[in-house]
Amino acid sequence: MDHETKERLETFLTQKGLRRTAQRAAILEAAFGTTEHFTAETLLTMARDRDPSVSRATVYRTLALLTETGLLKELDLGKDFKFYDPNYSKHPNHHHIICNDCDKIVEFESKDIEQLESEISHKLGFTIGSQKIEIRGNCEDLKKKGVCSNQTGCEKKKT
Amino acid sequence: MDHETKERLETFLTQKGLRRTAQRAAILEAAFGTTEHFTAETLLTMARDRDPSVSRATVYRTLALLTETGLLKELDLGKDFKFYDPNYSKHPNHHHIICNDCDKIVEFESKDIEQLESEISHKLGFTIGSQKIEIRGNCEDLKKKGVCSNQTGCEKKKT
DNA sequence: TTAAGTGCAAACCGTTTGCACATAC
DNA sequence: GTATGTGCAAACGGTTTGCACTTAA
Repeated sequence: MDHETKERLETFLTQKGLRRTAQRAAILEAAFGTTEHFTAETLLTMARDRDPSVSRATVYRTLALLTETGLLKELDLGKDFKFYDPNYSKHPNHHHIICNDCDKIVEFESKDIEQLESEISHKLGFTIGSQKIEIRGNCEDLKKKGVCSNQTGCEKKKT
Repeated sequence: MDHETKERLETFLTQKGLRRTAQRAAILEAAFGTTEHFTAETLLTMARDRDPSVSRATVYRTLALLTETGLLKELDLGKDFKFYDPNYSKHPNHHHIICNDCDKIVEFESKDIEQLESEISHKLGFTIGSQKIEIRGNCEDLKKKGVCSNQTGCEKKKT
Protein backbone atom coordinates (compact mmCIF):
# COMPACT_ATOMS: atom_id res chain seq x y z
CA MET A 1 0.00 0.00 0.00
CA ASP A 2 1.57 3.31 -1.03
CA HIS A 3 1.94 6.32 1.21
CA GLU A 4 -0.75 8.33 -0.54
CA THR A 5 -3.32 5.59 -0.02
CA LYS A 6 -2.33 5.21 3.62
CA GLU A 7 -2.86 8.91 4.12
CA ARG A 8 -6.23 8.82 2.41
CA LEU A 9 -7.33 6.01 4.71
CA GLU A 10 -6.16 7.94 7.77
CA THR A 11 -8.21 10.93 6.64
CA PHE A 12 -11.16 8.66 6.02
CA LEU A 13 -11.07 7.28 9.57
CA THR A 14 -10.54 10.68 11.13
CA GLN A 15 -13.16 12.59 9.17
CA LYS A 16 -15.82 10.00 9.85
CA GLY A 17 -14.82 9.77 13.50
CA LEU A 18 -14.23 6.05 13.16
CA ARG A 19 -12.24 4.01 15.68
CA ARG A 20 -9.05 2.25 14.70
CA THR A 21 -9.81 -1.39 15.34
CA ALA A 22 -7.68 -4.39 14.51
CA GLN A 23 -10.38 -5.75 12.20
CA ARG A 24 -10.68 -2.52 10.23
CA ALA A 25 -6.93 -2.34 9.86
CA ALA A 26 -6.83 -5.89 8.48
CA ILE A 27 -9.63 -5.18 6.03
CA LEU A 28 -8.13 -1.90 4.81
CA GLU A 29 -4.72 -3.47 4.33
CA ALA A 30 -6.26 -6.34 2.41
CA ALA A 31 -8.43 -4.09 0.24
CA PHE A 32 -5.74 -1.59 -0.67
CA GLY A 33 -2.76 -3.93 -0.60
CA THR A 34 -3.84 -5.07 -4.08
CA THR A 35 -4.83 -3.40 -7.34
CA GLU A 36 -6.99 -6.38 -8.28
CA HIS A 37 -10.77 -6.34 -8.13
CA PHE A 38 -12.23 -8.48 -5.38
CA THR A 39 -15.51 -9.73 -3.94
CA ALA A 40 -16.73 -9.48 -0.35
CA GLU A 41 -15.85 -13.14 0.10
CA THR A 42 -12.28 -12.87 -1.23
CA LEU A 43 -11.77 -9.75 0.86
CA LEU A 44 -12.88 -11.72 3.91
CA THR A 45 -10.27 -14.37 3.13
CA MET A 46 -7.53 -11.79 2.54
CA ALA A 47 -8.40 -9.91 5.73
CA ARG A 48 -8.41 -13.13 7.74
CA ASP A 49 -4.88 -13.84 6.55
CA ARG A 50 -3.96 -10.74 8.53
CA ASP A 51 -6.39 -11.14 11.42
CA PRO A 52 -8.39 -14.39 11.70
CA SER A 53 -10.96 -12.76 13.98
CA VAL A 54 -12.45 -10.72 11.12
CA SER A 55 -16.07 -11.63 10.49
CA ARG A 56 -18.12 -11.54 7.33
CA ALA A 57 -20.44 -8.93 8.89
CA THR A 58 -17.59 -6.53 9.56
CA VAL A 59 -16.32 -6.93 6.01
CA TYR A 60 -19.73 -5.98 4.63
CA ARG A 61 -20.04 -3.08 7.06
CA THR A 62 -16.59 -1.78 6.13
CA LEU A 63 -17.30 -2.18 2.41
CA ALA A 64 -20.37 0.00 2.86
CA LEU A 65 -18.29 2.71 4.54
CA LEU A 66 -15.61 2.60 1.86
CA THR A 67 -18.00 2.74 -1.08
CA GLU A 68 -20.07 5.59 0.29
CA THR A 69 -16.86 7.58 0.79
CA GLY A 70 -15.74 6.75 -2.75
CA LEU A 71 -12.55 4.93 -1.73
CA LEU A 72 -13.90 1.75 -3.32
CA LYS A 73 -16.05 1.48 -6.41
CA GLU A 74 -18.79 -1.13 -6.47
CA LEU A 75 -18.93 -3.00 -9.78
CA ASP A 76 -21.85 -4.94 -11.22
CA LEU A 77 -20.29 -7.36 -13.65
CA GLY A 78 -23.36 -9.47 -14.29
CA LYS A 79 -22.51 -12.09 -11.68
CA ASP A 80 -24.86 -12.52 -8.75
CA PHE A 81 -22.40 -10.92 -6.35
CA LYS A 82 -20.62 -7.58 -6.42
CA PHE A 83 -17.02 -6.76 -7.20
CA TYR A 84 -15.04 -3.94 -5.62
CA ASP A 85 -12.43 -1.84 -7.39
CA PRO A 86 -9.66 -0.30 -5.26
CA ASN A 87 -8.27 1.78 -8.15
CA TYR A 88 -11.28 3.93 -8.64
CA SER A 89 -10.46 6.89 -6.43
CA LYS A 90 -7.14 7.35 -8.24
CA HIS A 91 -8.65 6.84 -11.71
CA PRO A 92 -12.31 7.85 -11.46
CA ASN A 93 -12.97 7.64 -15.20
CA HIS A 94 -11.80 4.19 -16.05
CA HIS A 95 -13.84 1.42 -17.62
CA HIS A 96 -13.50 -2.35 -17.84
CA ILE A 97 -12.88 -5.03 -20.40
CA ILE A 98 -13.44 -8.55 -19.12
CA CYS A 99 -12.35 -11.90 -20.51
CA ASN A 100 -15.23 -14.34 -20.93
CA ASP A 101 -12.87 -17.28 -20.51
CA CYS A 102 -10.88 -16.34 -17.42
CA ASP A 103 -12.68 -13.30 -15.97
CA LYS A 104 -9.51 -11.25 -16.22
CA ILE A 105 -10.35 -7.56 -15.90
CA VAL A 106 -8.36 -4.86 -17.70
CA GLU A 107 -8.99 -1.17 -17.17
CA PHE A 108 -8.93 1.58 -19.77
CA GLU A 109 -9.81 5.25 -20.18
CA SER A 110 -11.01 7.09 -23.28
CA LYS A 111 -11.68 10.80 -23.51
CA ASP A 112 -13.06 10.30 -27.02
CA ILE A 113 -15.76 7.90 -25.89
CA GLU A 114 -16.66 10.13 -22.97
CA GLN A 115 -17.05 13.04 -25.35
CA LEU A 116 -19.33 11.07 -27.67
CA GLU A 117 -21.45 9.86 -24.79
CA SER A 118 -21.75 13.37 -23.48
CA GLU A 119 -23.03 14.58 -26.87
CA ILE A 120 -25.53 11.76 -27.15
CA SER A 121 -26.83 12.37 -23.64
CA HIS A 122 -27.33 16.04 -24.37
CA LYS A 123 -29.22 15.27 -27.59
CA LEU A 124 -31.54 12.96 -25.65
CA GLY A 125 -32.24 15.65 -23.09
CA PHE A 126 -30.17 14.29 -20.26
CA THR A 127 -27.72 15.99 -17.95
CA ILE A 128 -24.98 13.42 -17.74
CA GLY A 129 -24.07 11.93 -14.37
CA SER A 130 -21.86 8.91 -14.76
CA GLN A 131 -20.74 6.68 -17.59
CA LYS A 132 -20.12 2.99 -17.35
CA ILE A 133 -18.67 0.84 -20.09
CA GLU A 134 -18.23 -2.87 -19.89
CA ILE A 135 -16.69 -4.72 -22.80
CA ARG A 136 -16.66 -8.50 -22.83
CA GLY A 137 -14.39 -10.50 -25.04
CA ASN A 138 -11.57 -13.00 -25.03
CA CYS A 139 -8.01 -12.25 -24.02
CA GLU A 140 -5.07 -13.64 -25.94
CA ASP A 141 -4.00 -16.12 -23.29
CA LEU A 142 -6.41 -18.85 -24.33
CA LYS A 143 -5.32 -18.68 -27.95
CA LYS A 144 -1.61 -18.51 -27.15
CA LYS A 145 -1.27 -20.88 -24.22
CA GLY A 146 -4.42 -22.94 -24.54
CA VAL A 147 -5.50 -21.71 -21.14
CA CYS A 148 -6.23 -18.37 -19.50
CA SER A 149 -3.99 -17.13 -16.73
CA ASN A 150 -6.74 -16.46 -14.29
CA GLN A 151 -9.12 -19.43 -14.32
CA THR A 152 -9.28 -19.39 -10.55
CA GLY A 153 -10.36 -15.77 -10.29
CA CYS A 154 -13.99 -16.32 -9.41
CA GLU A 155 -14.46 -19.39 -7.27
CA LYS A 156 -15.76 -18.74 -3.81
CA LYS A 157 -16.50 -20.70 -0.69
CA LYS A 158 -18.00 -20.14 2.74
CA THR A 159 -16.37 -20.71 6.13
CA MET B 1 -47.46 -7.18 -30.55
CA ASP B 2 -46.54 -6.89 -34.23
CA HIS B 3 -46.73 -9.71 -36.74
CA GLU B 4 -42.98 -10.18 -36.98
CA THR B 5 -42.67 -10.66 -33.22
CA LYS B 6 -45.60 -13.08 -33.20
CA GLU B 7 -43.89 -15.12 -35.89
CA ARG B 8 -40.61 -15.11 -34.00
CA LEU B 9 -42.36 -16.42 -30.91
CA GLU B 10 -44.05 -19.17 -32.91
CA THR B 11 -40.68 -20.24 -34.27
CA PHE B 12 -39.26 -20.14 -30.77
CA LEU B 13 -41.93 -22.50 -29.42
CA THR B 14 -41.68 -24.85 -32.38
CA GLN B 15 -37.90 -25.04 -32.57
CA LYS B 16 -37.57 -25.77 -28.87
CA GLY B 17 -40.42 -28.29 -28.99
CA LEU B 18 -42.30 -26.33 -26.34
CA ARG B 19 -45.98 -26.80 -25.64
CA ARG B 20 -48.45 -23.97 -26.09
CA THR B 21 -49.89 -23.43 -22.64
CA ALA B 22 -52.25 -20.73 -21.50
CA GLN B 23 -49.64 -19.49 -19.02
CA ARG B 24 -46.90 -19.18 -21.63
CA ALA B 25 -49.25 -17.35 -23.95
CA ALA B 26 -50.10 -14.85 -21.23
CA ILE B 27 -46.43 -14.29 -20.37
CA LEU B 28 -45.35 -13.88 -24.00
CA GLU B 29 -48.17 -11.43 -24.72
CA ALA B 30 -47.26 -9.44 -21.64
CA ALA B 31 -43.52 -9.43 -22.38
CA PHE B 32 -43.80 -8.45 -26.05
CA GLY B 33 -46.94 -6.38 -25.83
CA THR B 34 -44.74 -3.56 -24.56
CA THR B 35 -41.49 -1.90 -25.59
CA GLU B 36 -40.77 -0.94 -21.98
CA HIS B 37 -38.20 -2.70 -19.85
CA PHE B 38 -39.66 -4.79 -17.04
CA THR B 39 -38.72 -6.89 -14.04
CA ALA B 40 -39.77 -10.45 -13.27
CA GLU B 41 -42.24 -9.08 -10.78
CA THR B 42 -43.87 -6.58 -13.13
CA LEU B 43 -44.03 -9.24 -15.80
CA LEU B 44 -45.85 -11.49 -13.33
CA THR B 45 -48.39 -8.74 -12.73
CA MET B 46 -48.83 -8.06 -16.45
CA ALA B 47 -49.20 -11.75 -17.25
CA ARG B 48 -51.75 -12.22 -14.47
CA ASP B 49 -53.86 -9.45 -15.99
CA ARG B 50 -54.27 -11.85 -18.91
CA ASP B 51 -54.37 -15.13 -16.98
CA PRO B 52 -54.55 -14.98 -13.17
CA SER B 53 -53.32 -18.57 -12.85
CA VAL B 54 -49.76 -17.60 -13.87
CA SER B 55 -47.29 -18.29 -11.08
CA ARG B 56 -44.03 -16.62 -10.20
CA ALA B 57 -42.13 -19.84 -10.89
CA THR B 58 -43.45 -20.08 -14.44
CA VAL B 59 -42.52 -16.47 -15.10
CA TYR B 60 -38.93 -17.15 -14.02
CA ARG B 61 -38.78 -20.38 -16.03
CA THR B 62 -40.11 -18.63 -19.13
CA LEU B 63 -37.71 -15.71 -18.68
CA ALA B 64 -34.85 -18.21 -18.68
CA LEU B 65 -36.05 -19.72 -21.96
CA LEU B 66 -36.48 -16.32 -23.61
CA THR B 67 -33.10 -14.98 -22.57
CA GLU B 68 -31.16 -18.06 -23.61
CA THR B 69 -32.80 -17.84 -27.03
CA GLY B 70 -31.96 -14.15 -27.27
CA LEU B 71 -35.56 -12.95 -27.52
CA LEU B 72 -35.13 -11.03 -24.31
CA LYS B 73 -32.02 -9.29 -23.06
CA GLU B 74 -31.21 -9.43 -19.38
CA LEU B 75 -30.08 -6.07 -18.01
CA ASP B 76 -28.07 -5.42 -14.88
CA LEU B 77 -28.85 -1.85 -13.95
CA GLY B 78 -27.26 -1.86 -10.54
CA LYS B 79 -30.47 -2.64 -8.68
CA ASP B 80 -30.68 -5.91 -6.77
CA PHE B 81 -33.05 -7.40 -9.32
CA LYS B 82 -32.80 -7.83 -13.07
CA PHE B 83 -34.52 -5.96 -15.86
CA TYR B 84 -35.55 -7.47 -19.16
CA ASP B 85 -35.45 -5.70 -22.50
CA PRO B 86 -37.90 -6.85 -25.19
CA ASN B 87 -36.36 -4.63 -27.90
CA TYR B 88 -33.01 -6.32 -27.98
CA SER B 89 -33.53 -8.90 -30.71
CA LYS B 90 -34.65 -6.15 -33.11
CA HIS B 91 -31.88 -3.74 -32.08
CA PRO B 92 -28.99 -5.87 -30.78
CA ASN B 93 -26.54 -2.99 -30.52
CA HIS B 94 -28.39 -0.50 -28.43
CA HIS B 95 -27.30 0.93 -25.12
CA HIS B 96 -29.05 2.68 -22.24
CA ILE B 97 -29.22 6.02 -20.57
CA ILE B 98 -31.07 6.03 -17.27
CA CYS B 99 -32.50 8.90 -15.25
CA ASN B 100 -31.34 8.88 -11.64
CA ASP B 101 -34.50 10.67 -10.56
CA CYS B 102 -37.24 8.64 -12.24
CA ASP B 103 -35.49 5.52 -13.60
CA LYS B 104 -36.66 6.37 -17.12
CA ILE B 105 -34.63 4.36 -19.62
CA VAL B 106 -33.83 5.71 -23.09
CA GLU B 107 -32.08 3.61 -25.72
CA PHE B 108 -29.44 4.74 -28.18
CA GLU B 109 -26.99 3.36 -30.70
CA SER B 110 -23.61 4.72 -31.77
CA LYS B 111 -21.40 3.26 -34.46
CA ASP B 112 -18.67 5.74 -33.50
CA ILE B 113 -18.45 4.51 -29.93
CA GLU B 114 -18.52 0.90 -31.05
CA GLN B 115 -15.63 1.60 -33.38
CA LEU B 116 -13.58 3.26 -30.63
CA GLU B 117 -14.25 0.39 -28.24
CA SER B 118 -13.25 -2.09 -30.85
CA GLU B 119 -9.91 -0.32 -31.36
CA ILE B 120 -9.23 -0.14 -27.65
CA SER B 121 -10.04 -3.82 -27.17
CA HIS B 122 -7.70 -4.77 -29.95
CA LYS B 123 -4.89 -2.69 -28.47
CA LEU B 124 -5.36 -4.44 -25.13
CA GLY B 125 -5.14 -7.85 -26.75
CA PHE B 126 -8.80 -8.75 -26.62
CA THR B 127 -11.09 -10.21 -29.25
CA ILE B 128 -14.24 -8.22 -28.68
CA GLY B 129 -17.43 -10.05 -27.71
CA SER B 130 -20.07 -7.66 -26.51
CA GLN B 131 -20.21 -4.03 -25.52
CA LYS B 132 -22.38 -2.57 -22.83
CA ILE B 133 -22.77 1.09 -22.06
CA GLU B 134 -24.81 2.51 -19.26
CA ILE B 135 -25.05 6.24 -18.82
CA ARG B 136 -26.72 7.68 -15.75
CA GLY B 137 -27.92 11.20 -15.52
CA ASN B 138 -30.98 13.34 -15.11
CA CYS B 139 -33.71 13.78 -17.68
CA GLU B 140 -35.31 17.16 -18.33
CA ASP B 141 -38.63 16.37 -16.70
CA LEU B 142 -37.54 17.19 -13.19
CA LYS B 143 -36.17 20.58 -14.17
CA LYS B 144 -39.14 21.47 -16.37
CA LYS B 145 -42.05 20.12 -14.41
CA GLY B 146 -40.57 19.75 -10.95
CA VAL B 147 -41.22 16.04 -11.11
CA CYS B 148 -40.19 13.15 -13.32
CA SER B 149 -42.78 11.39 -15.40
CA ASN B 150 -41.98 7.93 -14.21
CA GLN B 151 -41.59 8.04 -10.45
CA THR B 152 -43.61 4.86 -10.12
CA GLY B 153 -41.42 2.83 -12.42
CA CYS B 154 -39.63 0.74 -9.85
CA GLU B 155 -41.85 -0.13 -6.93
CA LYS B 156 -42.56 -3.81 -6.48
CA LYS B 157 -44.69 -5.95 -4.28
CA LYS B 158 -45.30 -9.63 -3.65
CA THR B 159 -48.60 -11.49 -3.79
C1' DT C 1 -51.22 -42.26 -22.54
C1' DT C 2 -47.38 -39.80 -20.97
C1' DA C 3 -43.78 -36.56 -21.03
C1' DA C 4 -43.73 -31.68 -20.49
C1' DG C 5 -45.48 -27.91 -17.80
C1' DT C 6 -47.39 -25.95 -13.66
C1' DG C 7 -48.23 -24.03 -8.75
C1' DC C 8 -46.76 -24.26 -4.30
C1' DA C 9 -43.64 -23.89 -0.74
C1' DA C 10 -39.18 -24.62 0.65
C1' DA C 11 -34.43 -23.96 -0.47
C1' DC C 12 -30.76 -21.10 -2.04
C1' DC C 13 -27.21 -17.55 -1.60
C1' DG C 14 -25.27 -13.04 -1.26
C1' DT C 15 -26.14 -9.53 1.81
C1' DT C 16 -28.12 -7.12 5.95
C1' DT C 17 -29.39 -6.73 10.71
C1' DG C 18 -30.67 -7.39 15.92
C1' DC C 19 -28.48 -8.36 19.83
C1' DA C 20 -25.32 -9.20 23.52
C1' DC C 21 -20.55 -8.78 24.26
C1' DA C 22 -16.00 -6.38 23.56
C1' DT C 23 -13.14 -2.45 23.17
C1' DA C 24 -11.16 2.25 21.60
C1' DC C 25 -11.23 6.46 23.35
C1' DG D 1 -17.34 4.81 31.72
C1' DT D 2 -19.63 4.76 27.45
C1' DA D 3 -20.60 5.02 22.76
C1' DT D 4 -18.81 2.60 18.90
C1' DG D 5 -17.58 -1.72 16.90
C1' DT D 6 -17.78 -6.66 16.69
C1' DG D 7 -19.16 -11.76 15.96
C1' DC D 8 -22.85 -14.62 15.69
C1' DA D 9 -26.88 -16.30 13.87
C1' DA D 10 -31.13 -15.19 12.09
C1' DA D 11 -33.53 -12.50 8.69
C1' DC D 12 -34.06 -10.66 4.13
C1' DG D 13 -35.29 -10.69 -0.86
C1' DG D 14 -34.81 -12.01 -5.48
C1' DT D 15 -34.40 -16.26 -7.70
C1' DT D 16 -34.32 -21.39 -8.17
C1' DT D 17 -35.95 -25.97 -7.36
C1' DG D 18 -38.26 -30.58 -5.65
C1' DC D 19 -42.43 -32.51 -5.84
C1' DA D 20 -47.07 -33.90 -6.74
C1' DC D 21 -50.65 -32.51 -9.75
C1' DT D 22 -52.26 -30.96 -14.66
C1' DT D 23 -52.49 -30.89 -19.28
C1' DA D 24 -51.03 -30.57 -24.34
C1' DA D 25 -50.11 -33.56 -27.85
